[in-house]
Amino acid sequence: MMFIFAVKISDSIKMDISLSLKQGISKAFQELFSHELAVEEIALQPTRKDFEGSHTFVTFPYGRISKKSPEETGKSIGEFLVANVDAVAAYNVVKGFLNLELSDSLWLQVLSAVNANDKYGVQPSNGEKVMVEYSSPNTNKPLHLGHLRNNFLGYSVAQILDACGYDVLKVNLVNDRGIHICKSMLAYQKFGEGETPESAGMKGDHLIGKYYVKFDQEYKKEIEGLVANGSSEEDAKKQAPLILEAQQMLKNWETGDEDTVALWEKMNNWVYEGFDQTYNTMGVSFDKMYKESNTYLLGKDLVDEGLEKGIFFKKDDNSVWANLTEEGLDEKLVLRGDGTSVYITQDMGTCELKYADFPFDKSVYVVGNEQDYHFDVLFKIMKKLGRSYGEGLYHLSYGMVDLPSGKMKSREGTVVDADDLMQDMFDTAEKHTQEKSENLGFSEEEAKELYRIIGLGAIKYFLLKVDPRKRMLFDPEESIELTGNTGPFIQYSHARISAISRRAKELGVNTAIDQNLSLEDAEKRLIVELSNFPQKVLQAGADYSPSIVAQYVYDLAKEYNRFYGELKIFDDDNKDKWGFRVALSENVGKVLKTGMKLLGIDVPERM
RNA sequence: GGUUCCAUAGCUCAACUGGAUAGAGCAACUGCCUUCUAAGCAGUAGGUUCCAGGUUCGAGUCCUGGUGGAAUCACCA
Repeated sequence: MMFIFAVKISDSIKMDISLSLKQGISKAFQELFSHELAVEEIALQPTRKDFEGSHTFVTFPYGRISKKSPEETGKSIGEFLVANVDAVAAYNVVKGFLNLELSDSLWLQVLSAVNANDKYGVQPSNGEKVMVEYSSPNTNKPLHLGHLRNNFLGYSVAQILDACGYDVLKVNLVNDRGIHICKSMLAYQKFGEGETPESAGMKGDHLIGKYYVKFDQEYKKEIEGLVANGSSEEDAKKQAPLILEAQQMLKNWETGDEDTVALWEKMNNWVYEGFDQTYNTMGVSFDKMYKESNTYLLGKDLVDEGLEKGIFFKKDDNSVWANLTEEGLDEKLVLRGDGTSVYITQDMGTCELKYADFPFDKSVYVVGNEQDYHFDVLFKIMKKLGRSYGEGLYHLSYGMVDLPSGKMKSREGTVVDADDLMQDMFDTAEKHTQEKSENLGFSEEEAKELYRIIGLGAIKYFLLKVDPRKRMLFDPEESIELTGNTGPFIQYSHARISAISRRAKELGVNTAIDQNLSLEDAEKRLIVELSNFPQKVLQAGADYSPSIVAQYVYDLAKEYNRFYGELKIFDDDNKDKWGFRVALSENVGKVLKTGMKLLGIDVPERM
């Protein structure tokens, strides 16, 4: 009795193949061992590179069922699959590992399927909405290295979720009010002498940052003075005239004092102009902006609702608290005794506002891990309030970026400024490109654009290749590298493929994929790698982790370069393979381009 | 002190969620440009996966206890 399983190749190639194999294995258990093993229970893993094959089935756990050693179990299943599944060409067994080698014609079908799909790796709409909040800067200082990680992550996650089939809305919640803004405003008022970004020749955000620093310096002087006159340090911090003035300014702002609001608007607009420029350079964008000056009063109705529902309780001083002891947390203040809101009050309100604006299935907050506790509390409260969307709230908590010298401290001037850093990367890319590729025949403008693409690719890839959850080290020397596991390496691979494409056109190569070829190892491995792409994207989406895409794209580029070095594409002794190899190259190029786009990185046609 | 997270080659990071001999890059060393872009390729060397137990066919991965580091525990945001 024979069971022939034909593998049907659709867009989710990898799934199709492994499903067929699993069905075959299930059948094998039935026929050989009279045992029902459900397809869902069967796990396949990729074969390690040092062994023959592409799919591996581990037989250790099944000795009891087969009544045979792991090796014997593997052999009999392998035998069965070769006989009954047409895609399985051969097998080998090493200890308890059954490695399956699929036929060349199957891999050629796979390549054809990839080739036929312009949007390979991109899923059709799944009908779900997801909001991604990222960036969320304060308007009192320019963006720095930490913001770069945040922005690149947020943007990339949004791209990845979009490719996973979600309807994505990117939002930025700007912290444009509060005591820190007043500090910059006050210092400007006192020491600014009417300076403007134009007169100072500075970007607006940098100018405001200058006054934020100025405030801190003057404030420190006052504290020292007070301490010298006998105050305790603690008292001095509270009583220094500057801080009192800043606090008064905040009150004036809240009561809508005209002059204060006018100054606030003027300075914030300078900052926004500066930010726009930086975002533009970074290549990130938003679909919607929220400003805390509009949302900071929200959330009080939710406090009332919580009181009614008995989720919150009042203390003697009239302050309102959430009791989260049942959830393993503490009590948390949600409204001050004087009725004013705290951070979490407005976040509750903003959460509700976001849902009203865009009824999401998921809402992602890209915020550093120093706020883990805050979001834990926020999400638990929203769930307690019975919000249907509560389960979809997710804090993408990323680790801090350290410098070799340690932690970045804005007050100690050890921050790496975002604008400066990106400019450095462009300069390095320029220098390096001029040394490397003499004559690409670029106009000055094109050359500049190339430096931008390469420099930005380097810094983005550097920050995205690491698992977002992990704290990472930013070594300026290393980040500026353009060889090895870097963005430019992948961009270079793409440019190489473009060169192949151009050459193929010159030669008039027919790129139809001949289904009867026999494949070299390097060719097969490349196709196997290509077949993994859609699943990697889905996994990156499920884990909110661009690093999975970064790692994949690097592996693919590396595999391609091995192929490129090992085999000649326009090989005169092998003319029947020209079309296939060009098609293979172009599909690798296509996937590299798509993958890099998911990271927010462009790829050049030449470099 | 409580809670949470982290510890893998000299350095920076992986390891498909419990599978084979733990992999890449950088740094070091050896080869490869008259051949499709050498920002590349091939190779050498580098490991007690922080320590001690446990769970099982099998542990870098899971559980317990240590050690070291980070974050947080505000009527700041």
